[in-house]
Amino acid sequence: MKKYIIKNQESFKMEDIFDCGQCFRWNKQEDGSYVGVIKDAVIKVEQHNNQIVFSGESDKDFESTINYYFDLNTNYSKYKDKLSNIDQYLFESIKFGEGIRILRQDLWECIISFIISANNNIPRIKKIIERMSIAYGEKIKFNGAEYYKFPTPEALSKASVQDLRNLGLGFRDKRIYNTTKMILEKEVDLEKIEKLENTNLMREELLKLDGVGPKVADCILLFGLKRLDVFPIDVWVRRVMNDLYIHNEDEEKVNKKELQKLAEEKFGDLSGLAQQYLFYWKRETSA
DNA sequence: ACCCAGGGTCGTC
DNA sequence: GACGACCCTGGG
Repeated sequence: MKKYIIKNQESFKMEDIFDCGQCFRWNKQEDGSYVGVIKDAVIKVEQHNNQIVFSGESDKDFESTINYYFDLNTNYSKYKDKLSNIDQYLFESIKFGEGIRILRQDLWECIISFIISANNNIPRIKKIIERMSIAYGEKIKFNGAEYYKFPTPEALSKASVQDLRNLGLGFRDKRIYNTTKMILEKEVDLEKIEKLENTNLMREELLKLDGVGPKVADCILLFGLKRLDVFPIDVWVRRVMNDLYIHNEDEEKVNKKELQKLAEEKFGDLSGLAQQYLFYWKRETSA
């Protein structure tokens, strides 16, 4: 078992990071810790006082895997100061989710996960991804229990449309099937996308994939490619933006372009981060 | 029991 | 550009 301990890490609260809706493979344990599978590693996170304890198993270097995934070299205090000064809502939402960090998730996993997220709810999305990993992912043991890595494109391409349907994917089965093939055959080349500088060029490539529309593409850009300036608009964001800034009686009539423009004006190059604070705040406090 | 919404996208008009 | 259809599941 590998272990990595850090102290006095700024902007890091397990609940905020794992429950703010950016990731689907972390599960809270009865003792309050979180266990998740990322890339080639299974990791348990515990946090008390000023200390964070990571333990687990990994094929590659444990510390660098964690440093990269949790983006520990990025200082969020600066971001939060900037956003908090915009208005009272941002101030409030950041106070609520002060421990949020945007994770650096694997691009391929992110693509599949957010295709599954279409017209779906988070508990079901998590279950589907778990079943998919058990069926097609590699086993990794930790603490006497068995975990499963997210399947590679090669492994997932072995699944037929019907196999995917049986995992509970519903109408998303064909989308996953087609997208997996497109990525495997490099019709859309993920390595090339990661090297692109221009966000719009990245988005253009992602939109070629079956099941990837504007919202899913923006989530992939934000969570899989760390483009903090993109602003994914879903029902919750539409809701919170309308409640706070637009006050349209019919929330569904709120124009998407109008929202994009508003976000750009207000939040600028930190739109994606602002979205995450607002989304988390709204979702957790309106239930 | 029934209805509805859930981090939308796709095909069709 | 609008509009409905779409698998499935949990909660009212």
